[in-house]
Amino acid sequence: MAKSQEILEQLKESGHRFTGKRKIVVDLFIEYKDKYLTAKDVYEHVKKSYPSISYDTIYRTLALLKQENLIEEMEYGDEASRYRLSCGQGHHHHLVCLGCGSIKVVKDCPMELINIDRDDFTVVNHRFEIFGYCSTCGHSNKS
Amino acid sequence: MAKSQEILEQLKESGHRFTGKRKIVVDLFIEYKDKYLTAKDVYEHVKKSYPSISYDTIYRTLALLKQENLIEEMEYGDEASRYRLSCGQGHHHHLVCLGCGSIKVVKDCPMELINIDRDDFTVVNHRFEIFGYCSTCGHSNKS
DNA sequence: GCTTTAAATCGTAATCATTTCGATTGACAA
DNA sequence: TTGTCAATCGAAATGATTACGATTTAAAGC
Repeated sequence: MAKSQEILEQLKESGHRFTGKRKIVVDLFIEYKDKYLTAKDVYEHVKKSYPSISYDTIYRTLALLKQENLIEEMEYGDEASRYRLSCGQGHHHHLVCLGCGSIKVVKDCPMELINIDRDDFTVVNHRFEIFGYCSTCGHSNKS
Repeated sequence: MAKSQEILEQLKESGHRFTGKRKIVVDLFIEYKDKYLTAKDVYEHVKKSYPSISYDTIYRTLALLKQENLIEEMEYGDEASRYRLSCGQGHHHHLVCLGCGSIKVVKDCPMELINIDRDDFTVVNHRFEIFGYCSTCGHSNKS
């Protein structure tokens, strides 16, 4: 609650408005702070309080929160994008549970460990994610 | 041509048919063996020879070739999936040029360099790709 | 070569996530 | 309290991909 207030203040400072819908979205991410949620998850949740909520609002809110570095986006295969509360400013990677969507942070970055010829290639971005099952979800459903 | 023949023979051995459309698709991947192509690229190309080609055929052909490990699929952001000729049996990663779609192979795998607690997490998969611009495309269009 | 038949293909519609848009509402600065 | 523009709504559009009933065709067997 204090936390969501803080986040919404931050939005306000960067020239955006404080709305009830945004508060609900932020609260949801805080509640599930160690999980990835889909746009649909968020939509269904907000719908409980605002039955007339539109996907337009959901996607713009997600884009805004992402742009403000308050949430992170992740894609896996051709499934819908998933979002979670930003876990901090430092660069990091994730262990993503395919069962429950929970994540663990990996601090090591392969870009610092790997050797590539940067004269031959200008790196602008990289992607590194590890998928599997957390201890709760066990060893099931191997793919 | 010898190569495409070889690939189509391999398909045949696993119980699939040799069709003119499949040959054209395979030839295309051989011609652009160092680039990623979208389903649409493939569709447009086949359309030249078979104007009535359907996307159904393109996607099933891509799925078949992928299933037979003849091509590899890659996704970047919310753009369309891209495909390229399989570069071999060994595990590897890619430098992907955001300009022209060409790729370079990286033999090092971060999973061998990084330290994670495998008692706490059962790894089933990982993803590691480096995006940027090749020497031909230069340093432009940073994102 | 001719028949057979299941795989492959066609044409088109459906699906699903996401985006767009004109009209309306509402937050908040003055 | 009011004016303005961001935010939202409702609904349709988009773009990639998939699905499906009808038709065609590769290739195995005669």
